[in-house]
Amino acid sequence: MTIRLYDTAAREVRDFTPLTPGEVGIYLCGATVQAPPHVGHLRPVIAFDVLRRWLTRRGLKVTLIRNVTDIDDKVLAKSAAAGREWWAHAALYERVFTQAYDALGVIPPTYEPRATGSVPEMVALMERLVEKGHAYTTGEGNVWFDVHSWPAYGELTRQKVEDLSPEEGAEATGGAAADKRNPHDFALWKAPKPGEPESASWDTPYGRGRPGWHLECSAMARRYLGETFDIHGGGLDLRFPHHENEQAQSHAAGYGFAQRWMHVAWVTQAGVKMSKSLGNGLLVSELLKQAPAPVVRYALAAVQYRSMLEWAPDTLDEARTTWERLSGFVTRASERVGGVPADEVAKAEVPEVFAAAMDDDLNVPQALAVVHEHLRAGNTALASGTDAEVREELVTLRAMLDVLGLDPADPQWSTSGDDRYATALDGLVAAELEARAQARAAKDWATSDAIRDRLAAAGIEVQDSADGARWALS
RNA sequence: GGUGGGUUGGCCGAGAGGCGAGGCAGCGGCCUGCAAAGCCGUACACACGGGUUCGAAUCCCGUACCCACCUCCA
Repeated sequence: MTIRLYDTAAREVRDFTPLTPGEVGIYLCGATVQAPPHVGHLRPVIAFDVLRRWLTRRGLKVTLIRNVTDIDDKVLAKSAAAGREWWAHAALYERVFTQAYDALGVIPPTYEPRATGSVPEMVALMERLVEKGHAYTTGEGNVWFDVHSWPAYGELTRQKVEDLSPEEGAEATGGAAADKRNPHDFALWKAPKPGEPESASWDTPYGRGRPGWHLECSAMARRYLGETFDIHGGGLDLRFPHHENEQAQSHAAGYGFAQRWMHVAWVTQAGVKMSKSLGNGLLVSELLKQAPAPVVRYALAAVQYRSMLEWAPDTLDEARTTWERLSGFVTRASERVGGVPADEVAKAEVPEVFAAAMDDDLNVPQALAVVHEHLRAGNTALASGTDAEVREELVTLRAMLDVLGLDPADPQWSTSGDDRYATALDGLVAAELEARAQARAAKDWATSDAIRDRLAAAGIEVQDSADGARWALS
């Protein structure tokens, strides 16, 4: 049972062997907190959450570091436009992202460092690169990584510096980019631009300024995971230039850095990448109004992470149907055989085919086929099996779903806080169902159906069964 | 121009030389007073053109179309 994972650098699936037996260090590029998240932002986070859960179940101790980029050009620009301090802007959206992650059942990272919390580490790394001749400054306060000083530059994504698009946007780094030696040199440190707040720059041996985007990840990965660590990941679009640059500067500084790169594909609509600039980004806040959180999570988790995930018109409805089947079984089975303690679920064996699918580069779709088999078996057991059979399917199913972060019985999904409402509602509905049961016993179908219609109108669905009726919100 | 990915049934989505993943929707049935839920069964596929092979959706050659990165992007 070897875990096999795709490696972007090698462009193939390879056996995964942790550097330290029994332990895995993962660095995941988190969000630039400048605006609220759309579904696309969630995909890598959920994919890595599943990875983490699977590695954990395989007995590995996972350290997951996911950073927050709380200072960069966009944070400064957007905060200025919004009329608030950049740090207030960053903190605001950091909270929004965190709420979205929490809502979707993402296990919080082991640690979540902010870029601004690692400035000394970044400066130290920068100095090291300057000393080794891989970075330079021209006195204007910008510090550049010298791409030509590092022959391996481009190895992660097989780019050759001379092949990169020639008329690239030197302007992206501002007019001051004139002090670059080569148009593809990238910023380690940026001099403050006119009008930028004093609080957005730090003193360094090269003058005041603020971090370039790539430097923070190299510095924080080293700080929390060490010079060499197991897995580095993020969205596909980060491969180049971000990850390429991270690797170049870390290697050039003499660090082993990531042993493996994993990249998560887009969420698309009509085949086109969802992105803010195209205006086709579906905000998480909107989706959570359309469907319960686990339904959204199911929709995002159900596709293998390296495949584009097409967000079709009925994606959410389909996910909802499946989720209701799953949670419906778990509810009915638990009513019959009693709840299963969480730690029993955590320790339960997962079917071998399921494990094989997960070991094979997290083939969730294939794993879900096994889930569906057991769902059917569970429902059949519920109809005509023994309690022991029902319980076995219940445990197995919950264990598999737990790997995906989709265990319906996880208290995580119980609608927030106050269950006095639920209790009160249950009492009222129970009275209605009792009245309906009496009408049915008297074969008074008109009354019986009227009660059912009344409940339906209130958003309550009645399900009859041999041992009485149950209800659920529709 | 450079680099990478894709094209599977109405829709989503695995697979990867022979035994037709799975889901949703559809259709037929069982159950039900009727529904719902659940169960059983079932039609519909591998962009196109060549080739290799006893056999190709899977390998090779070619063509078309789509997407992405090379500037900020999950």
